[in-house]
Amino acid sequence: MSDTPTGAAARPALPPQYDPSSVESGTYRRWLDAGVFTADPGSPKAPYVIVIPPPNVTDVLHMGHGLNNTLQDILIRFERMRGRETLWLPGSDHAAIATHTVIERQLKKEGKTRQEVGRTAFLERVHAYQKEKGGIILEQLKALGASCDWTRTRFTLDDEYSGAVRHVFVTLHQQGLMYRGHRVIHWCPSCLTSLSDEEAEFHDTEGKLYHIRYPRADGATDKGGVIVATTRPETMFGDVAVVYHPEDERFAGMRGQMVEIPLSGTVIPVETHTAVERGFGTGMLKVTPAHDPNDFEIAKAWPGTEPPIIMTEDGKMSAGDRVPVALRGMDRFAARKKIVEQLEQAGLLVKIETHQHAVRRCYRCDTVVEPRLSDQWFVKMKPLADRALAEFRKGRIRFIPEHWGSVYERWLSEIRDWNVSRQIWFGHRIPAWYCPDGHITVAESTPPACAECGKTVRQDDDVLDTWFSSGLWPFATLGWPKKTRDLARFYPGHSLVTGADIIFFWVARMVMLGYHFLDERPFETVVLNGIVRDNQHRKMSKSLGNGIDPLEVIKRYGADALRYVMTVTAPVGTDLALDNQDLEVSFAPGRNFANKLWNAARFTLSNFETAPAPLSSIDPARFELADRWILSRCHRVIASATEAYARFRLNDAGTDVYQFIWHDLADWYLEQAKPRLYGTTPGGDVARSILAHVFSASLQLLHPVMPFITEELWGHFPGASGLLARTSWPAPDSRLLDTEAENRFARVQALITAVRTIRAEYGIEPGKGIRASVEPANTDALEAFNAEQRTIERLGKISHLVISGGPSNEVGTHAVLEDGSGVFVPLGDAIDVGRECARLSDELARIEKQITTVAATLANEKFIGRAPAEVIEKERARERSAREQREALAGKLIVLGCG
RNA sequence: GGGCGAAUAGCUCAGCUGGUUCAGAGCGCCUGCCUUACACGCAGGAUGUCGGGGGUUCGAAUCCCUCUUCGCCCA
Repeated sequence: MSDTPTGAAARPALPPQYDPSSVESGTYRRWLDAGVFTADPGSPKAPYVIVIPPPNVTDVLHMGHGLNNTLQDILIRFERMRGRETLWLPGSDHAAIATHTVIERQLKKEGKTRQEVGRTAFLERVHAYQKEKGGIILEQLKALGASCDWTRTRFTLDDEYSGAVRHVFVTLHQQGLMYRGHRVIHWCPSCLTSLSDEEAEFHDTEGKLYHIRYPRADGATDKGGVIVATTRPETMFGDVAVVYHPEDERFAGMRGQMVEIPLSGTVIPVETHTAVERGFGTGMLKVTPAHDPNDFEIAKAWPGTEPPIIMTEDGKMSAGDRVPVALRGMDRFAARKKIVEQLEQAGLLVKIETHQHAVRRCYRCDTVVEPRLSDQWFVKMKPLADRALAEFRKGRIRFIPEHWGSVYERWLSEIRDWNVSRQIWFGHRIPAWYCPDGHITVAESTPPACAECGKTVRQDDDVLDTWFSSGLWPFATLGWPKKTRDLARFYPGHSLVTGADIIFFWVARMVMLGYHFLDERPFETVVLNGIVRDNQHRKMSKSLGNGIDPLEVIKRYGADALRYVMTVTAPVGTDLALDNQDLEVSFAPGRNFANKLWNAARFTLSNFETAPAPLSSIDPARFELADRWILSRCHRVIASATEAYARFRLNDAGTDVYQFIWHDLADWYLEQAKPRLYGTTPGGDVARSILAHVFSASLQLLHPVMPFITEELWGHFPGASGLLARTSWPAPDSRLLDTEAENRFARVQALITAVRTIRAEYGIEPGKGIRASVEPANTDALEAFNAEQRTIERLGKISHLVISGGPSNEVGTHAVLEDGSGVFVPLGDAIDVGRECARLSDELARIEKQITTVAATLANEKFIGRAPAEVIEKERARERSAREQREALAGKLIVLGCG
């Protein structure tokens, strides 16, 4: 602001409507240029760190990201203003399987396979694709206002990060926690890779239970043999035995008999095993060790031959001896159908039952997973999980909402080893090398030769589960395993904001690895954001096409509007439903609020010529009732909003500030202050100082939720220096809390509202001044009305308000305020006395009822005996107020001459 | 089969430690207003078996039990 004698010229007037698009990118640029988001490891401030859940590098921003990142940004901006050295570390994830699938699909269109193209060429294509598509989402986050430290952006395939991944693998191997296991894993015949337990999701399915007769192999009788029940008859060619429970009387003595696998002629023994569940099916179980993890365990009882695998990797019946020629090469489900037909023809199909069971499907492509025996790398999880569990139970990790902690706890309690091998090419290649003699060399860099025998080695073809590398995110992004300054300063972190669906995949693993490698938690609070749904409560998804494009919303309504709506619509952790058909329904409230704030500021600023004097320089004796009231309200909101932010109750924080700005500041205080601002009454300097104070706090309190508009307005306030994003969070000043002023001003508001209601009810022309009188119930009311008489007259459009006038014999309408103060508006002939009497009688009846209830409560000895004194006092006050209202109403009925 | 969550106004949701913020907010709806910051606005108004039932308590939307419906997770 220029201090030229002429004054005015300085600032361009604000336009009457807030236009986010003309503000946002420039404001974001100013933050970047000033380095507001860049964390300084040399800062003496206590750090506050959030690592972003890295989106897939090829992703585009959707509403889920919008919500997730809005919440993170609110926390970061809040803590930054509260004086912490904040680091919000951004980055992206290479999403191995997802990207792999895309490239393979491209190749398929060109009529090629990745094997034809070769590993090197394939990876070149992947990297080209990621370069083309990659990083867009991080750019999009800027439109949202995300205050990430872009100087520290990381990618899980960066050289340094990859080094950390190898280091973890090697270290775990040295510690005996990473091993090569031979067992049945989940295999996706479509993605052609193994999956972890978490990636093979259960889906309840109505299947069939086939009861199949396995005839006796000695050919003694046609009817002999055993009946097994299975949901997957196509696996029977991989059977190595049938088993029953040793104590199952039904099959007593059958052990040792030989039976024949139908359609194949393979002969297998009847065995016993205590793992058999007698109540399931027929009690006789077929054992297919290579295609069922439980069967694999059972088959360990009779070691020796390698279990037969009877399917190809892509889910077709294999060409092995055990599979009948007619079925070889047939898809597993087609084969199932065919087998059932053939069994029926052979008279070996006893019956088919419908059967509800949970079928595992690939979480990426939804293909039914095929259990398959193979060699994979596993992480031994128990030791890692124990620590993560113990620390959680000590309260070192907490969840918001709290109940998600039990999900974390249960998963860790039932932890199983983690298959981290993926049979794809894109990702972190497993740092293990094999020599022709079968020795394994595990090393961080390519070994020249086998560590044991010196022969040439060949690296494992597989890559690591992407989640394995994500698990290192909180520390690998800070340079670990190097002892960097960032690592020393910014680990451990503080909050993690993510979806509950990846508590196992990601959150728990970060905790385990964080404790294991750094002996400290990666974060203390896990904030779970809800799911964004459409107006039919369906999850927004690409496949349903019911998504809302956040960038479209930002374009039309502004980033602040988007953020506000997502913050305030539901508490953290609750799903939020947004109308995807009509963006106006969902986002207009945010835009409208921004515009309201804009205009309140515009009006205020138009009344500032120079920076108002600081509030502290104003003699409190010059404060009007409304001044004391708004200051008190303001400092109450500072306290409540601060607490709400700190407790992650962001919806409460947003609502509190909204209510204050719109309904206290704009609706009442600005209206009250207008005469002073216009100079028609003295005290303009006081009102301006108060407005500057209150606005400053409002913009600060709202900034975490609506950063753009608040920053923009901040820059327009004279005297404001620097960026709002960098200011210190306002502190509540208890000396400004003024309960008396709040109570008194509430009486003033009640009186104005009562007069307005009368005007509306009697259809009095909006511009027409009326006379009114008020009979204060007590001295507090009297003083309040006296103090704000001009306000009451102006806002109630009363030409003259008589306070404590004697009884009037005019015809008019009466009202009684909650404190018992009586209001009278003379209306002459406009009034229908009968109707008026009825209205007041109804009111009186309502009050009488209230009195009865309260009196009964107060007469209850148990209540008096047991309720706390303050509650009793509240009830007494309620009774007093009701009696005062009754008295006033009764008086009015008499005045009106009601029967 | 086990566990978790939800059910409050037409819609989306608050209501935290049981008690005047207890029945709320926003949207929508009705009435009247372009009142000189804002019609993206102002003023006023209507709307509820707090899912059903039982219990604890002086007092329950809130705590306990139970049932119903919906959703999620785990096996």
